Amino acid sequence: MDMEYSSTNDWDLQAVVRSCGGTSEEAEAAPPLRRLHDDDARRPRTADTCGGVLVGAGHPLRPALLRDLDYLDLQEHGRRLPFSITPSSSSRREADEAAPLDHDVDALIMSFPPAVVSTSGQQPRKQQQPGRKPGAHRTPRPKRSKKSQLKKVVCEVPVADAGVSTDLWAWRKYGQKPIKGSPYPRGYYKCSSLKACMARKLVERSPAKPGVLVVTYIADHCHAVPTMLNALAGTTRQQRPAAASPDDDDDGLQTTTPQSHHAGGAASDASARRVDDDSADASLSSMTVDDGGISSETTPGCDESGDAWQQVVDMALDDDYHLLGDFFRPFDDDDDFIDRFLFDDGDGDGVLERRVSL
DNA sequence: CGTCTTTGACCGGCGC
DNA sequence: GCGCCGGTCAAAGACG
Repeated sequence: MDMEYSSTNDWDLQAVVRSCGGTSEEAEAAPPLRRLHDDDARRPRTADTCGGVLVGAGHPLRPALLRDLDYLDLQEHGRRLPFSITPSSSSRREADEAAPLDHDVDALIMSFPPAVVSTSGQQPRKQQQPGRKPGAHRTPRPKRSKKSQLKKVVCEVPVADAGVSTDLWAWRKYGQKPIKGSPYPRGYYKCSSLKACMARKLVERSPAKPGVLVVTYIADHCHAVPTMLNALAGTTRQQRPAAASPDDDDDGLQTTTPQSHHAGGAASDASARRVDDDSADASLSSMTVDDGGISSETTPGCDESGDAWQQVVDMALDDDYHLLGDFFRPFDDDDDFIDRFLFDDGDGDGVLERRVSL
């Protein structure tokens, strides 16, 4: 086996895939909120955060809460948003090089504080002979042309956070490829909660920033955040560690396991624990939203649901997470703005009921 | 038993 | 048209 590839395989993508928030199709499910000033989106943005690092935040801003950013008038309130914003880019690599300029707005970079590193043990990888047999039948795939039009969200995650940073979604790795020009392979993940869900996740190390992982979300989830047992069955097992290698630890990536996680909640079953782990931390260093000016798609066959948001909100309101509180804190003096975050489904109890629309 | 990761093969887009 | 490359498939085996 190729030595370079072998060594790069050692870094734990599994630990990474739970580190960033995904995008959501629920934007279409909920009533869109009005944009305050359409022309505001054209204003130059100010980078009043500290060089891409979240200012004064004790808790991460869960990416899931940042869905539907299209609805948020970022320019109007940009000075108060707890994340920095960078110009749009059509690709991840461009995003890496992007600088805060007065470009049109279709990309966001949000920053979060670092997280605790998981320190689970690793086992020697067993020998195996995977791979498809020669001549195996392949079912025709849909044309790829559509994929270039899917919404992309690019996140930059500190490597050290990869072990515990999580999002609400369950991901399954379906491939890994060495990328030309990069010493690190790219891992390919798809949403494992629902087969019809087209959400994808690409995870790779940034060649320019060795300490940063680049997580690219493609397409949106078309279902609720998985919380039921079936949806997460088998997802809590420890990833099979790579063969012993000196590189195992140099990037800080660790296998994420229920046992190795910090206390994430009172859930007793493995699946619930997984969700709690996912919700316990989110430590993106940055996130870039790039839909290329094309609105996100709704995956056929997927039902829409607000339950995901309910769960997000429930967790956010939980004292263990304080996510929503921190998320809203910068806007406390702006009741009108807060109103735009609160969605009333008709109960009139004044509580954020289904989702947060930005 | 269901779902996971691993990883070589296969496929299609794109540049030349 | 050809080759490169990225993205996906799917078999095999591991895990809980």
